[in-house]
Amino acid sequence: MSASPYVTSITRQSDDFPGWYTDVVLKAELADYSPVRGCMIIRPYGYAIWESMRDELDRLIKATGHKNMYFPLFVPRSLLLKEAEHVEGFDPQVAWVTRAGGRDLDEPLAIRPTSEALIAEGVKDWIQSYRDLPLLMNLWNNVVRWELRTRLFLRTTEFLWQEAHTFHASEEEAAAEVATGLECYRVVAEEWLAIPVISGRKTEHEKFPGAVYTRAIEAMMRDTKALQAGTSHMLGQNFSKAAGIEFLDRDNVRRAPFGTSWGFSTRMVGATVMAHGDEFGLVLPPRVAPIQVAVVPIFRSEEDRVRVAEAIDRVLAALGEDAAGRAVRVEVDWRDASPGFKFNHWELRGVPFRLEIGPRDLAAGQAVLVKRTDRSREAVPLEALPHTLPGRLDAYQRELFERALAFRDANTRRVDTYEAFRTVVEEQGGFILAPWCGDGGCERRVAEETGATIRIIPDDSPDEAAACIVDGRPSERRVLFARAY
RNA sequence: CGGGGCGUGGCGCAGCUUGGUAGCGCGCAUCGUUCGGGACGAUGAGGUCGGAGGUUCAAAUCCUCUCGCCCCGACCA
Repeated sequence: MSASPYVTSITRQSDDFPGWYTDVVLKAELADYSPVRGCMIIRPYGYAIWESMRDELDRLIKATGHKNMYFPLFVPRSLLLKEAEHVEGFDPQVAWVTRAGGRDLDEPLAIRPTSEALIAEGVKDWIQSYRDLPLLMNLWNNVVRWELRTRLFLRTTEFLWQEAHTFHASEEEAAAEVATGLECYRVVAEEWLAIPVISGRKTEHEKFPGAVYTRAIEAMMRDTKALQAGTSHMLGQNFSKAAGIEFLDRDNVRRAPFGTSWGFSTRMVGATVMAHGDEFGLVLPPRVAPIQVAVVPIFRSEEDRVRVAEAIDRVLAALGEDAAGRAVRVEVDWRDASPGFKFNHWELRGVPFRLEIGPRDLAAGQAVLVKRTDRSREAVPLEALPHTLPGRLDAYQRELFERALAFRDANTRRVDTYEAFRTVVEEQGGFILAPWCGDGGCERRVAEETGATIRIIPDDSPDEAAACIVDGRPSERRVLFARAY
């Protein structure tokens, strides 16, 4: 396949997954490289996918009582230094502004890698009483983290995301909030991106710097590697105390509020590509697909062109809204190119359905509907299209999720010895559920020797007494190991 | 930071060993013929060969320095 004559040919997914990913992102026009190392230009098609998931997540966040607001891009050095573990964790990744206005600044300004420090300082005066709590804020912005190795969408120096920040009077309430955030992410991942996720807790080593604990959702890509798809942090009183935030509680005692923060980024565009894509390119879940149906008119004569156009117009008019009031996103491809070219064009871009309408179809009062995933073709009467398409899109959405779930299950294995563990990691990959004693040394040894890390301690992992695969000490439950992005 | 590779129209490359004033495919533009799985022909636009310095009558090509990118390693929430 390396000698394919077409410019839009892509690396085979089965030969070289990372090469395939880069090809798809570039050639499906999701994004492009930028003049700045490690940064990317998000193109309209890629941005539209981001907007779909962003809009849904924004609805969920607002529905759970949070309000959007904005904090500045710059964090004064002194603020970033206040929470010791936080600054230590982020230090190598922070970009600094040291000069502005033609002279060196008295105090360097960090370009936010995340906003916890700035927010804790900013809300200090807003929280005086337990009546001011909970304080539920959400920010849509960009952050910068200086990365050594970058990948389009998956790990870029600058990325777009949402960061929620909340403050609560009790630890219990904050813990519930951590769960609320994670649930928003699960809904977007599973119901919109059709990516099944496993929720759980990060190990001490993998948690957010400055957090008491971190919860996350973890997904499997089509190369069986893991990708962290969203994190939610219990900050406890760490940032509150560092910033000196206190409120007067019901019992007239001054207390530091409990904080949480949670984030979801443009990385999920990359996750969607890697969770569903195939040898022909992107496969998009209908709910976030910028175009759900690509119409390819087929004609030779001008007379046919007019007749096809009229038929398409009638279908489009009827498709505007179905009985449930849902519009179907349709693009009619009138470009002066051959039908075959257009077929490949829209398949590369992952459009769920293609609709071919030509003279033969008009004679039969039908159109040919082709499904992206298996390229199956079906003749559908023109008058049936408006009411059949929404249901087919819903079914397609469910099929993608079921397919991804089956793939994940087929690549998840239970292992009880280190020998078996190493064999599975090397020869099969995927998710591995294995006993772990909870010791950081064992965790580190596995990472160094196999490249697999503890992705998560799953919430639904049942109590199960066993021996840690590394040192044989008692393990209470299985944890999820995998090689990860 | 260590090892290796690469910078030539938008993209992918040849040319460099053996200096002689830049070429191919795709893409792009116009016109015509085409159109149910990546059409074809004709014409045309587009490049100070990553940058600086040097050798030479003459440098994409040889020499020196420099910048950038990719891969491997190291480092990583």
